[in-house]
Amino acid sequence: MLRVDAGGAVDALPELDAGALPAAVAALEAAESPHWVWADARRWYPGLLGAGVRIGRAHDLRLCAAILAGSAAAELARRVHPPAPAWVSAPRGGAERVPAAAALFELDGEAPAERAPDEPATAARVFTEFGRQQAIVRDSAAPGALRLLLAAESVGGLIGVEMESAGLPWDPGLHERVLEEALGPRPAHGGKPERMAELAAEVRTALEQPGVNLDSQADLLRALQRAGIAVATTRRWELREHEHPAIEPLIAYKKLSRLLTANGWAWLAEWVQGGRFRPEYVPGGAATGRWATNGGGALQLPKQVRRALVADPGWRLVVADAAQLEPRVLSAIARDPAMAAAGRGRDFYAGLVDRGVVEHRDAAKVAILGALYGATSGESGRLVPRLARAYPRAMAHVDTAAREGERGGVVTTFLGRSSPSPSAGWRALQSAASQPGASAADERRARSSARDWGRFTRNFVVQGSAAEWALCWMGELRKRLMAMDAGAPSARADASGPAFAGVPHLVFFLHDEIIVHSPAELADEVAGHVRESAAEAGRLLFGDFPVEFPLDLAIVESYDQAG
DNA sequence: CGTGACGGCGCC
DNA sequence: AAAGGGCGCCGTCACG
Repeated sequence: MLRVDAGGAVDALPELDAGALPAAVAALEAAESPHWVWADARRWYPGLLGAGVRIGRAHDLRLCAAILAGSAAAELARRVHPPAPAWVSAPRGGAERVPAAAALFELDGEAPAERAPDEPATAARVFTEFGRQQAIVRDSAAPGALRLLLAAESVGGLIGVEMESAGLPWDPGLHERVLEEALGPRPAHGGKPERMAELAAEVRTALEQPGVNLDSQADLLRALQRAGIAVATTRRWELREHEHPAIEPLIAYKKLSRLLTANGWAWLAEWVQGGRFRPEYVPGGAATGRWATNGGGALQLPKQVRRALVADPGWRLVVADAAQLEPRVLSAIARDPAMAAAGRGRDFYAGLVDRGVVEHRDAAKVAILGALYGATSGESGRLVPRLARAYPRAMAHVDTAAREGERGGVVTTFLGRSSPSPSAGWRALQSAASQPGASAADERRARSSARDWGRFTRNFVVQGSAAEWALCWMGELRKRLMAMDAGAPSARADASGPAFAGVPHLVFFLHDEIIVHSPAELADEVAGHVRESAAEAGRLLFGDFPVEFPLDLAIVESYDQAG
């Protein structure tokens, strides 16, 4: 770990054994709130939190290297400031040389096997890489935006570790009640839950095929077709189109099967301990900058089981989501004042109806989603042209991104995260189709894959910029919540660990939604900070452009009471 | 036995 | 003619 003091001087924390580190960090944090620099929050921060030590700011070299390696705004600066050899993996099979962030961090104490004898020590290499990243930002085409992006990404790295450490308060008894109400009593080892077995029997009887295995897609599809149900897949939406006594119990069976396999008793046993659900968050895990998770399916918690997400006694959940975040972000990044005005002081979709762009709120939603995702058919495709007439700048913005993708180019978010280049296979398909004598089938395939990639880049600029807004929102909120720490009351939530006992803290983040676990008497104050942070994030990104980011916010004891 | 592709479906 | 973005995880199935 390095620390940067108020004057910008960088030095290394002396080598300390793991036991002495937290106290040393805590003392420096209290004395001077340094800007820490580390290779990877995941490597250092869990141990600090376990010892009750939180830090304010840390530059995360791993997350920032990934952004800078791809950002179009840093393309020239990257050539001027190439990675030090130790950051670059050996060429493999003629592949291009790529920054090997992971390799550096393995050297950070764990896997010295591949380290050359003359390589500098870890602290010096962290120092070198930090300097390189600063130089790239300074010499980039957008230093201000990139600086903000790297700061936001880094704070995301802190928050991800903090949320895993604190855990999401989860009541296993309530979860079991949900399971028993839906599935029946917990089956003995290996057995099917009662309700599922009953439904399966109904389906087999209705199909007159006693041997069919409903869990086998191939078997089930054949059985449906033999029974005269003309389906090409076993997807729910397609099944729903057909009239047959087997359909209703089959859909019910699939619903229960999903609950059992994804969030059933096995999930509970594996993921909930001591009243906390602790998934591993992966900030920046998606190409667009959205987060991912490893294990537990934390970003796909079905509404059905959200009853089990409950605050500790004496605590509350402050649940907030940004209403219609993506169209608002689009209006801002495209600087479309008319579109921004539709969302000011009101529900964005209602704004579209008021302005006569579409007739109903539902139509507004479908039209907007169509514009963001590149729909061209169906109701959505029919409505998009109306949107284009009302908000030409916004539509031009996403259309330009789509065209860039269709020709194999890269697009970039508001703060400077760039999309990946299409694969070699994609490019080969395009160039094959452009050769004289290419078959009609090749041309069709190439056009189709070009449009696929265009839809990706169209969505990328909006989804990625929205992810940046959300990071800024959370970062600002975290800062405010940490400042509340000083006056923390006596109410504790010890299951959250020593770093979070008694103080409000983030416990969940889902793209445009956050949950803060807070002592009940502080919940109103927390809610104020959540709202002010959203406004602050808007100003930080878009200055005085008149776009608003209203929240749906609720202070509840149980997640299912929100929204 | 493990691995990877696929269908399907949960969330935004 | 068809034309919806991003994920993770489950079970099944083919394969080595």
